[in-house]
Amino acid sequence: MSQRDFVSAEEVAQRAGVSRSAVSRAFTPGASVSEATRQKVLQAAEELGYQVNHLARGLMRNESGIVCLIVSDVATPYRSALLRELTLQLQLAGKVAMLINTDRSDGSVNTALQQAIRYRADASVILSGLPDKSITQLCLRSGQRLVLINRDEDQSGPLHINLDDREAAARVVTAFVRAGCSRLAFANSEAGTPSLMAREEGFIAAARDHGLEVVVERHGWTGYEAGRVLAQRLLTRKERPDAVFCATDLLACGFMDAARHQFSLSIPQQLCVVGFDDIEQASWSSYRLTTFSQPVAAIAREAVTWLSENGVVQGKSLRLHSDLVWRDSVRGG
Amino acid sequence: MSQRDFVSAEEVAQRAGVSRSAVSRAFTPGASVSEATRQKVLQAAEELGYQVNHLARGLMRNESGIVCLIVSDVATPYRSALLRELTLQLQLAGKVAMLINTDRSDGSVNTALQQAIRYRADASVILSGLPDKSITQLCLRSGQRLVLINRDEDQSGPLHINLDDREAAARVVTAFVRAGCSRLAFANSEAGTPSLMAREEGFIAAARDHGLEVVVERHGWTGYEAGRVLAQRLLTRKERPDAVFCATDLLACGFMDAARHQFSLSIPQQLCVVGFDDIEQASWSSYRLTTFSQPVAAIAREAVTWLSENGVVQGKSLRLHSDLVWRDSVRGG
DNA sequence: TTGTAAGCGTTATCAT
DNA sequence: ATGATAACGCTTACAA
Repeated sequence: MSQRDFVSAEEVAQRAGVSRSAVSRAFTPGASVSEATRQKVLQAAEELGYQVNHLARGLMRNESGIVCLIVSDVATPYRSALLRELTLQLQLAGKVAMLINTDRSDGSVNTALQQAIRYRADASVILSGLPDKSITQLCLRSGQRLVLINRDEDQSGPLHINLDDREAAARVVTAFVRAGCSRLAFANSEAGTPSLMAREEGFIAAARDHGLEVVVERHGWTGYEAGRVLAQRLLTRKERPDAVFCATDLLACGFMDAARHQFSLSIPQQLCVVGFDDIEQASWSSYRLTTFSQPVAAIAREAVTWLSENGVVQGKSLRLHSDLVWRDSVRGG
Repeated sequence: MSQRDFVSAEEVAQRAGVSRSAVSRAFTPGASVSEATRQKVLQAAEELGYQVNHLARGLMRNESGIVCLIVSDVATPYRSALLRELTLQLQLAGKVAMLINTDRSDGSVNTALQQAIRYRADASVILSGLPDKSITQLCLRSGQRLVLINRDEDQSGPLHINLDDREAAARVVTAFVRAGCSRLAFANSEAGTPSLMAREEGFIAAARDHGLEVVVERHGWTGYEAGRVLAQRLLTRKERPDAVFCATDLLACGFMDAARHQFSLSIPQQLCVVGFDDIEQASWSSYRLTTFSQPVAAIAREAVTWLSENGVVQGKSLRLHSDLVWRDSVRGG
């Protein structure tokens, strides 16, 4: 190992001419130190470049200040946007984010959670995948808090944050009907996550209420390429859909591009499209996609305030509202 | 604080009927334990859900296993892609990433670095901004390794990873000339980071070698919107450019959208465009942008292998090659 | 191979 | 308000 030699409270104490406990107190808000010693300590610390060792502090306080963010596909627009908000809010709350990248398997979520335990993270936030109940129980039992975002599962203990996917889907049907569409389609991936499936089911149910059938197609992972493939499948049917709800914006972008450049369809004249997430690209003038906003800031805020609460905390379930942001991919906004 | 009670090595030792050091050894690769006790310990640990406390281990070993990733604008395509590779490679190397989100100020980089010191991170990787030399010196002096990506500054000690921005820019000039373009423009942001400026200067210099002048315009932050504004400025000149090199793909996307939808220019017939980064969107069929690939995987690999090296390590400077990936935004690929 | 004991850098308790 | 002293959960000599 390389030569590691961080400056310790001991050294600061010597330089300041006080005891090491004085140093500790100087860095503990609300501790009883006279302003005089406090200043001496702070100055000595400044000169030496001292920073409190949070590993040791965490050991003592039984609180590491670490919050573990468990997520797959970090490079995806929606995920990275959520990540930004989360890290931002965490920092504001005086916590620090530990980022663990999982693949799409649940097994990798389990090992991620174990890593969180090893570093004695105060909490873990799970953005993708679903861990085994045995592991989540272990976390909870150990006093680690858990936040599950958009993964529905009804365990008690964690904080669950979800959107009103079903209701949102119903609003899409209304919009399509109002635009005069009648051949509805739903473009989904094969990921099968709770929120994705909720959108699908909600869409089908609401369509049925209007006496409409919907053609469902699923393919691959929830990305741009899958959107293109889905367009291929749906737009070559003899009864070509005139309105498609894509489970995410990324799918919608791929779908729109294929529809326009391969099938020479004009949107929204010949085809209405709605997405979900309101990623940045949805607002780009090549897309101008009508879509649902993910309230990422609100999600992050709820998560961080919950896991910053003192004392023993109750698990609860939050359902946040997603706004339909109207742009130009549906007729008659 | 909530009730935190993680299971400790002590408890495992009792259940397995061995000493606590035996437990420690069972979890230390290469330690001298008999297979028999090892199994006893492992089983007891399994049953109790024991995980080694890395806070305490880090304290003893003087090595936390934490690597701090310091970055602004995480939600940006290029940044998040680099982040993905970095976290991936780090995990493969048995390290864990701590993510600190900075704003664009150098001050926030400084505080981020202090946070890295507090958690006794083995290393820090800086993707954005530039810390004060006093802080980097403190890190180095403390034995914390530093990796600076695309921020050039010639300090000795850290690992510097840069691209061949200048040479890349020269290749763009060649491509433009070959396409029969003569009114060259460079679209940049006002961020003024070393790599951005290197592209600008390299482009101007290479153009001059061909006896060509280039119009330079700079605006705002390096994003889509800035690209639109830059298009506004450059495409309304009486001598309208017929080729523009955008400092990043995000700028290029905005530029292309404005060029096509506002100025009704067709690309590449009336206007050639080249970007930089090869973000995912560059390959989308609405753009098909000719651009330079950021070798994110290679960058991450170099960074991680360097900071995983044992012993005292030398700072060094790496210059990686960026390939020109030809798509359809320049005539005659 | 195994157990005992010392030490890592903190904070918290307890006198003073 | 301040300084000694005992934890915290681990690793690692040092003995056995």
